[in-house]
Amino acid sequence: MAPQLTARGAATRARIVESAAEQVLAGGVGGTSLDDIRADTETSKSQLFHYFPGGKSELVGAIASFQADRVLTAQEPYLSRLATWDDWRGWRDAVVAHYGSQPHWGCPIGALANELIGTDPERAAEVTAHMDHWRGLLEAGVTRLRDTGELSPDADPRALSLAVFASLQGGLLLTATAESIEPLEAALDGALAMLRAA
Amino acid sequence: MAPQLTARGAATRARIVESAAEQVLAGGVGGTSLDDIRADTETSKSQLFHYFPGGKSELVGAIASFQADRVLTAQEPYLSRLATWDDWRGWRDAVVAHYGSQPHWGCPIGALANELIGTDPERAAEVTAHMDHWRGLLEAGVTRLRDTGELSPDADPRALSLAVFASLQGGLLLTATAESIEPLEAALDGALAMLRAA
DNA sequence: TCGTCTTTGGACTAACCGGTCCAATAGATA
DNA sequence: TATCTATTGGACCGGTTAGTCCAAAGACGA
Repeated sequence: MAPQLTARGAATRARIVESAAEQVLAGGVGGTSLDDIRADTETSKSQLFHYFPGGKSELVGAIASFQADRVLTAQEPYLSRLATWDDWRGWRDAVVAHYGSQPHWGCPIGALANELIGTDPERAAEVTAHMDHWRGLLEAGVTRLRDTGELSPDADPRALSLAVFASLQGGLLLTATAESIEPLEAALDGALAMLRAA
Repeated sequence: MAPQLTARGAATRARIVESAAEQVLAGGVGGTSLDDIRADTETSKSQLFHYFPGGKSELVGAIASFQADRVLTAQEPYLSRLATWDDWRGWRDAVVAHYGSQPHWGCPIGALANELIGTDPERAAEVTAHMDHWRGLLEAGVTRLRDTGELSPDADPRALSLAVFASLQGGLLLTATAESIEPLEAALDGALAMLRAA
């Protein structure tokens, strides 16, 4: 699909994705034009289509992968472990710290998925897959908790992970509307309390 | 701002808002053009600007009010009461029933707020106010629960209402990405479990 | 019936946007 | 050096969009 890249080409491509990711996070897909991206990255129109032959939609897909990677990395090493209550606590703190330090509020993945559903369903499915992968890691953690006896044996890891992930995404949405980290903290504290009660 | 309306005018205006609300829910603000709305309501461009002199942004504001009203109404009589666990259970069921019966997934208010933050901050603040009103009703319910001794005296109604509301909004977001009611049910069950644990 | 205000129709515009295309340049390889 | 490919610049285009404008039609009270 994409042509073979030299080191310079890869750098340009990365520069485009990174800048575009930031702009899209701030203004949404609809609020960010290719010309905005072109201006901010000091590239030309032909470069955009050289590196992303599929146009804006393909670029958005690349942004999603980039952001998914960044967000998941920020939750490590806790996210992959999540075997003890301490791990969960550490995870909560890592999430709060990460999103609190970002230049813009909200979740780069969740907001993207939300917007794309209505305008680019195929790309939305791709973003949704990233979200489901993320939730899957939480489900693995819940399962570990159950298998070590911290949770009732008849706890439902899938349902619980959905609930935790919903709290996270909802907290991030409210974080964006309220321009404050408070809702995310309250949401995650609530999610952990729910887990402990299970 | 808006001219004086006769009965016919009010009916036309309502028709525009209702149809536009549905289209925006399905395709987002960016995915819905004034021409789409004009076509679906069999009106003319001048009518759109006659009833919404502020243009698309003002129409979006009217849509938000319309949807807020519809969504809050669907949660009655539970939402205004929320004094016993039965009320909360009834509320949960009413929410699930309402969103499960809608022609499109997701929350008409949350998704709107999410999109507007990046493109129309002033209008986003208006939508956020609707959300905060909604959350305030939940907070009142939590307070009632605490005052009747169902909750620990040192429970924090604001934090708990934020957590419940985040679960709700996150559940609705996942409902839209997964095209299934399951995440909303899991999220609300989790939120109620969290409340009981408090 | 007359006059006024509301309602409606639809042509028009200016800006924007995603995408195409062609030509020039830089860099790697042989 | 010669050549092939990757990279870059930027003009250009067709379609779409929000918004404007003017005039006609309808409603209703005096």
